[in-house]
Amino acid sequence: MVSVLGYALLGLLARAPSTGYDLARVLDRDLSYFWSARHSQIYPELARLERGDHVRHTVISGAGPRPTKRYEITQRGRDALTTWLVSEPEESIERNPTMLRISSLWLVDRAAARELLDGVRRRSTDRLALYRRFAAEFDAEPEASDPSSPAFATRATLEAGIRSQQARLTWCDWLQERLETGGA
Amino acid sequence: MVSVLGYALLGLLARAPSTGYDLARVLDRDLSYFWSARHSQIYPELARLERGDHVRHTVISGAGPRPTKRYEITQRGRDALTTWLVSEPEESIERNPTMLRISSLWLVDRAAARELLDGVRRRSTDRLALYRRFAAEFDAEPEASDPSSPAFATRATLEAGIRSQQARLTWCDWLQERLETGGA
DNA sequence: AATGGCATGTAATGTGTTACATGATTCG
DNA sequence: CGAATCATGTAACACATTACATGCCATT
Repeated sequence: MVSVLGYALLGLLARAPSTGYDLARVLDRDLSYFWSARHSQIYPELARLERGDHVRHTVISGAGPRPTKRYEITQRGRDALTTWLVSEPEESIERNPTMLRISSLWLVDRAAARELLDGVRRRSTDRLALYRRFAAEFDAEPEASDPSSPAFATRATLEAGIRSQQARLTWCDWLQERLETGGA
Repeated sequence: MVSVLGYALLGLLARAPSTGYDLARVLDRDLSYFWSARHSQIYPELARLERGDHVRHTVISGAGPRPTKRYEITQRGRDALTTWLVSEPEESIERNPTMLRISSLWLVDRAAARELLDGVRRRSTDRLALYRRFAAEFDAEPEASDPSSPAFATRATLEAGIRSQQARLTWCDWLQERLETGGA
């Protein structure tokens, strides 16, 4: 049995063999927009995956007091990953602290509500700009339009991020309008 | 120190006094679209909130082997909640298994990709319909347009859900198009 | 009288974060 | 030679889910 984190690691290893350190870097930077993990979680998970014959490692030369391990995905790992891709989705447990705040918006006065909303808008604007910069980089490269290229998949997740932030921004406008004109 | 779950409970108790059982029901049904918790997490959290003087309980008559407790928010709890509302947001750790799958979409053939995408679209469509039904109910009631009413805040979170699902659906179309016309 | 919902709690386990620990290599 | 980065691991703690445990009350 492979955990969701396990599939995240397999997905990255399907793109390129990596050290645990590499994976931690990617999961804490690039991929962090829809999944994240610290190295303290990654190293044990790699060991588990190796016990299940989903990955294997070879020791390479490198820094550090311990041997540096280069992990690669096995055929069994690749099979497990592609099976999972089209399997029934785990019901995603949404945990959205922003919406949790909004659900108590009725408690505060108009000024505080506007302040909260401005914060949401600001962060959404920044995030959107970031995604757009990334997307522009991908669009400059031809692989991004080849469905069998990793760049294609990354570009697709970026597009989802862009559209999601755009939707949130128009929602901010909608709510602002309703706050200003609202009764009482 | 109050946890995010603590604020979720305070937010519900600010709307109406409830038993832990009530809160569990709401958190597992209505509120589950942006937060969730089981009763095994809620009962200890209520005890913690009571130790911090954020809620208090009175024993009421009811079913069960143990005394039934009706919790209500205290002034201190209300203050903590409204302070949190406009405080710096915790950087939300996104965990989106769907996008994680999409990021490995390049591994599978066009048929499997289409299948995955159809699943995403189907679930999004269902969710959108559900949100719209809820929203229509709120729109029939006048309190939903009063910013100081709980219904206003709930209606706002519903709108965010609606727009987010709409954005995901147009993203599905975008990706489908790209998959069909894509190179290689 | 049986079933289902109300109602509260604990235990065990799984998942994720923070902190502790170590030291080699590379670049300035 | 000093600082930053590479690199791997464990320990302690926090947060969350599943399973265990109990038994009253209302409806059929």
